[in-house]
Amino acid sequence: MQIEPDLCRVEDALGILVGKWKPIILLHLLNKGTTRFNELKRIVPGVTQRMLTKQLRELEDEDIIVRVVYPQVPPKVEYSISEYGKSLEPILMAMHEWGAAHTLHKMQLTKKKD
Amino acid sequence: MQIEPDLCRVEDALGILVGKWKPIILLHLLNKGTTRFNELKRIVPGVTQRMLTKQLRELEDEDIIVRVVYPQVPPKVEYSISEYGKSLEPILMAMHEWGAAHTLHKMQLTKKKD
DNA sequence: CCGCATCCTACGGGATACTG
DNA sequence: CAGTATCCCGTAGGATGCGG
Repeated sequence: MQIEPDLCRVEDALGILVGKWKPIILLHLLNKGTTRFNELKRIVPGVTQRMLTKQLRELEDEDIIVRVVYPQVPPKVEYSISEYGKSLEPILMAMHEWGAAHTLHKMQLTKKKD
Repeated sequence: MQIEPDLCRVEDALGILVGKWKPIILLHLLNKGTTRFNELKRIVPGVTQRMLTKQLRELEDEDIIVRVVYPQVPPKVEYSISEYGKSLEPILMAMHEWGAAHTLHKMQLTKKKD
């Protein structure tokens, strides 16, 4: 296994996932499917409209999510995971499992600092 | 599956992996085992001493890598993956596989922008 | 050989207000 | 409802130099 090509690939995936609200957005879209903007805003805890829009745009630019605008008043915009985006699920799951398995270890670490 | 607890866990893993040089450092230590500071510096392309030290310290603080100092002149410091750190391998591998599988997709995206 | 101290910059993230 | 437009701040990352 060569190092440098691997680095690039790992960083590509990382680059897409990194962003304060991206994991929760993706997790929600993966679990619950198509979601409207305001519903996402309610679900993502404490996010501002500006930030939510920004994160969604970035994911859309990467072709991870799909944005559908219904030309009506009041506006309606729906977001969903793209086929491409679905391929990220194993990574998200690997992280989820890791986090679940190591919650204990983390608690032990914080304990040391007392 | 609940959303919010999952978020935390995903972000914990993400938090550890994020850092400009962390993936390549971890990949190297996972593949090649124990490595001296200067060797890492040669291997990680374009990293400065300050940044390499910083990233290594952060990984050490998270208990992902182990730092061994040999009290001699000139100094010798060796870094290796901890047992805990090894548990990150599935995540790194998931990202690697994803990146490898989607190199094509990425090339098609850049093509669109022409 | 390994690392710290200092100083600097760019950018991710945020608060707030306005609009089709 | 679903966004932009401004202004602001902290911190990750970097350049450079000294020191045990």
